[in-house]
Amino acid sequence: MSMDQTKQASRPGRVTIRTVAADAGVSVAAVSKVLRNAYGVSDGLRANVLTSIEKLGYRPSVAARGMRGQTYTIGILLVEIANPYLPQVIDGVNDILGPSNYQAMVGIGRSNMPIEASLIESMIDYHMDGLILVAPQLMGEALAKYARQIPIVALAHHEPTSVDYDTVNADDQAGARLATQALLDRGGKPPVMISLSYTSIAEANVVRQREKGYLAAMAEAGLSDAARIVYFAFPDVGGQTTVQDLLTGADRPTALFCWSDIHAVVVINQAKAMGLRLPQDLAIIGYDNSSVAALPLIDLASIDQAGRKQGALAAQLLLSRIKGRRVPNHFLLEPALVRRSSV
Amino acid sequence: MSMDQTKQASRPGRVTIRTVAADAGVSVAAVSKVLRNAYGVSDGLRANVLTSIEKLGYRPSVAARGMRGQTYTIGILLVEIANPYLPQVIDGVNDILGPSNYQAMVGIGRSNMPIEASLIESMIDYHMDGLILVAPQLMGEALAKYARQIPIVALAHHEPTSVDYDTVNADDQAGARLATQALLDRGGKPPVMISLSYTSIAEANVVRQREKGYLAAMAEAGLSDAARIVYFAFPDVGGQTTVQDLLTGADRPTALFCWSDIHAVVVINQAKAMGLRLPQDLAIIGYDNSSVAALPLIDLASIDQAGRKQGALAAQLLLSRIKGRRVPNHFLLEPALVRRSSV
DNA sequence: CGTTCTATGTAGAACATTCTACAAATTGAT
DNA sequence: ATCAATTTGTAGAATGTTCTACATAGAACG
Repeated sequence: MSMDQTKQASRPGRVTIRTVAADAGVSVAAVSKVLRNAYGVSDGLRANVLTSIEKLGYRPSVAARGMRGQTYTIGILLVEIANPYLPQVIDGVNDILGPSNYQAMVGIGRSNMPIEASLIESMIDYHMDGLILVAPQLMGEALAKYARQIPIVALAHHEPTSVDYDTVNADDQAGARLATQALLDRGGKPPVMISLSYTSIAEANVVRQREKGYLAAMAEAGLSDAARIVYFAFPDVGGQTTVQDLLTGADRPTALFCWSDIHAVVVINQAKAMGLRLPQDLAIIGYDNSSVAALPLIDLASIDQAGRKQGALAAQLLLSRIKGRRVPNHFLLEPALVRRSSV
Repeated sequence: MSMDQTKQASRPGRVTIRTVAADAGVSVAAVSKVLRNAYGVSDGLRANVLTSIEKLGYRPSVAARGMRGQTYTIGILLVEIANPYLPQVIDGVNDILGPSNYQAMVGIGRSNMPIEASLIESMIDYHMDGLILVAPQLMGEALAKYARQIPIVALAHHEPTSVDYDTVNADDQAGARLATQALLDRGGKPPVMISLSYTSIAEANVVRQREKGYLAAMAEAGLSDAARIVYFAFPDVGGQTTVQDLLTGADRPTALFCWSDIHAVVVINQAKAMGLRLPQDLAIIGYDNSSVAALPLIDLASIDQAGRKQGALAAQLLLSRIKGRRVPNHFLLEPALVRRSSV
């Protein structure tokens, strides 16, 4: 048992794997094995090393780990941060990561493709073990290129044929259909959809999928010609004007399907401010079943897409991919309509 | 110019600083100098190296960088993710970080002190260059201990006497005073405060500071005995019951000051559902001046605390601390009351 | 022309881990 | 006992940067 490796850590403050090895009277390699739960460690040695680690308050350097092995960190990329659906997803991911020895770091894309790409590259440069991308704007080959460098699971992103990364989604077309049909069943004028104005027209986008679902439901009802989609951005005060115009027109609709609860709340406000009664004068269904929808005065019917479950599923898929799985997995969960007084 | 250093990167895929050096026909050290804008590089060499970097699509490994020098990454720790005030702060931070060559990574504390501590430790293990902690639960010596290992700026955290880290705050006591006085000026029964139920009773906590401001304003008006604070959690459906009880009681208040707009929205909903008119029957002032407050039907008066400005300021302070500043800096911004129809 | 400066570039140690290859010790089988 | 197999531990290369110390070549100066 030669101890010559003990060449005193340079900065007196920092406790490294060397300090631990010296303290425990074993080799650096032995400590590393204990840390990684690797094969070939006796119970005595393990206990020994763990005692020293505890005593010295040693914490392995993620940076150094990243250079050779794993970092035990996964990156979560969010399109933006304001949507109330996202906390649910994060909670789901943490449900799975908590018991594991993995940590999550979050990057915020700010709905901007270059920023998004740069964040993904940063996460790769960090040697993170894998990424969960939530509603990314990147897609197709651009995404596949990254996925060949690092395990990726895309959430709220419809590309069920991708071979290099997994996807987890609620069936947004089905959700939109559900909402549209519920509105059609009430009778009255044909429902109008309120959607998000966006730059990308990608099929993979959840908003686009919801529009498809709406159009499909309208077509099935023989109302293709009456289908109408109105767009505005979020957050955007101008949106209120758009809504006002829509509700003041002669052909004022009696039913609205909103791509998201956040838009629906704006609409409800505008409608009530104009003295319209819900649901008699105007029926509304939102999307995400977020906490605002449940508020008594809002009491907004909404499509529940189990964000937390999606997050958990994505985390599980990512971990299995990190463990070596190569075959792609694509999940499509069934959304459900939560009925409330707005419909 | 010996080229013996060119020992072919092991994995054919990865482009390292070696690959670049070989391609440009210079030493590894030279490339490193160019990357860091270090002294002693001719224009010719710089151009040469930059061309190769561009051509090969080289990106430095943050992990490797972290082992010796800087990572050019700062960590942002958020208490939780649901509060609409947080996106503002993030935007502010990014306003400053964008033009610099720094990246931000976010950790989400989930209002849980052990998770928070573990995230901070992770960020240190990552060799991040500095941290911005938003409304952390940790404080005092526990925080100072970390601050001696890594530059820290605490935001929405009142410890103006700390010497190891900077703080940036809006003056929450002043904000609460402003709100309380505005409610007192209206006459009617003495205003009640709606606050957040929390585990920590720390003075540093912004909510606690707002309570202090409320109590101070009441005392100044000679109404100390009438001061009353009602608590509920977020997100919490039970909160609605609490509010209902408050508004049904015989001593139903006519004015409410809410620690946050998110609580205020719950209260407004309950009040309107009960048929109360705002502001005739009940005046309400919230906090944060978030986007919901501006919605026509809500139209909630609120205390604006310039979250974006706070974020930007915190980022500037952190960068200067990273550059070597040691003397602590403590900023206290003035909040302002935004009047709307709810008051 | 020598000498000193300055500008430019290079070699190679250092950083804190992982992990392969191997040595030593122990166990098991005959 | 002897040999093979297994278990336990170690040495040291490898990872991709930064950065100190140094080498070299001109320029400036007397």
